Amino acid sequence: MAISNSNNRFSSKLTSQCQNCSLSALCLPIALADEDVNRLDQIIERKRPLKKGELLFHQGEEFDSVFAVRTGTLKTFNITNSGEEQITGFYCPSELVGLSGIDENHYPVSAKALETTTVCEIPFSHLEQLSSQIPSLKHQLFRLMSRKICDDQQMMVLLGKKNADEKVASFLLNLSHRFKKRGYSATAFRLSMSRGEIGNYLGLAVETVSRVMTRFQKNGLIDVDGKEISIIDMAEMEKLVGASSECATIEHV
Amino acid sequence: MAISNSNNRFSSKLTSQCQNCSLSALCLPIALADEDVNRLDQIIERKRPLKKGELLFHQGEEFDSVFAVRTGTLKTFNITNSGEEQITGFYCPSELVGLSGIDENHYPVSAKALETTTVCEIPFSHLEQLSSQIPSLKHQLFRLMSRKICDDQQMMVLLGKKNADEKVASFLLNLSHRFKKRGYSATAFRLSMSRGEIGNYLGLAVETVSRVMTRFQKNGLIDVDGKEISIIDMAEMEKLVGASSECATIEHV
DNA sequence: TCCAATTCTTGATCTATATCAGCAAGTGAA
DNA sequence: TTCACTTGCTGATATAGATCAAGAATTGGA
Repeated sequence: MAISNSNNRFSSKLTSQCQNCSLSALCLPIALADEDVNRLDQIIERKRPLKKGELLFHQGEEFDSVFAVRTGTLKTFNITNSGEEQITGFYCPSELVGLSGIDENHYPVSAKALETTTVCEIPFSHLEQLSSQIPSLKHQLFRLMSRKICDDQQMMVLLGKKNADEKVASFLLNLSHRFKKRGYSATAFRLSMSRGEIGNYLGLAVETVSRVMTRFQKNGLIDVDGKEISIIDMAEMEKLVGASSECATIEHV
Repeated sequence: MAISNSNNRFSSKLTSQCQNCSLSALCLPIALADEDVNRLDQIIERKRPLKKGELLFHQGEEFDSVFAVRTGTLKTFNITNSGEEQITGFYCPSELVGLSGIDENHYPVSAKALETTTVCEIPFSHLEQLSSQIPSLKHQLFRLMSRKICDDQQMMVLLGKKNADEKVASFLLNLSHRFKKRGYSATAFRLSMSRGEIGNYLGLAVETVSRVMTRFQKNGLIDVDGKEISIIDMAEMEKLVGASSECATIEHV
């Protein structure tokens, strides 16, 4: 509900932007009463688009909002003590960034646009207040945070137990699920992140990502054309990942 | 506030158990009004102790409560498709288990006692209701979940980027911080988990854990006597971990 | 449209850690 | 106390994936 496709927030005082937004069912997946949607809509700020490479917020900065991605993609990352970047997540439209900042009142990661990206800014203090008045909104917030915990733990399993093939297959299928959920093709999509960023995220060297993808292509599992990916043999890919148990098959959001 | 050291929940109608609990400041680290503590206290059920190896809940089971560890230790784990166990966390007294179940209304992991363990059961629906009436309680819940997200992401960094030495050092210092927080020694403590469980959690083979610890001992970093660990050279250990940036130095809870 | 800078791919080599194996030390049941 | 079983330690070897290197393909700015 925190997302709108229309750019002019003053286009109408009567119908909220959230209400018209094609992503609303995913963003905060709630059945809110119309009146409640409007109340939510009113606390949301639409920001100017971020250009590729721009930061939405940076590690250490004071926390005050969570953000729903409207279009484009973001990555979140830490700078480790040794100065390397460690990517902790990618965020597609309808997904919520910034929840990890609530605890310490500072963002523990930076968020950077991988391409031109628009977001809805949701000031957290307002959201929290509103959630007191709208129990179903509060419940959805708990659910979203719980899902994030669940997803991150799946990621821990991936990093701790899977080999390179399984990691790359999991990554591609995870993206596939997320695209499908938003009504896009589950079998053909464009990667907005570089091989290097994929490797960084999965705990692999760039070269390994490249080799695995090439091999997947040779074996007829996928088709790769630069950043364009087609999944050819979904069944085999799923077998590779292992029809994993928990957290509803690793679907983020 | 969800924890009490006293065993008899009917010892007094006037003073809540939570109020007398030495862990209360950590469990749900809140400054609740006395009256509110009592309201919270009333929804909490003290369960009979779990024996070593007993499950608190199991993967797939319907979610209805979160649990605060009062004494002892728990581990949470997935069974992966290939039948292996993947440990996703260890829980010490004052820490909250089960938050990942909120989203799907089923626990995505199992929780097992590593030793005799007592917990306070907090029915989530009650907690959620109560949180509507006590804003600071709601805020603390958001904070706790946010911290969990933060901690898990630190764990992702550990699994993705660190070598065996750094993993083991991080693990030991993390435990050290958690013991310290509860008023125990930060430099001498007992591991309640086996080497195998440590390795599983850190994405290492048992043998590697064993070898790293032996080497740490040889180099005068720690002293190991079975499950008893003393940290001798805290500075050097911290250097190994890298005075890591984010999430307030990886302290869980 | 061209050039410089990235990003990607592929091959050759190296290495950290897994795996295998055998023994020692605990632990618990009878 | 003994026996069976688990847990921990250490050495030898194997290997997945990292690292190094170099060329090809993209990308983006002027």
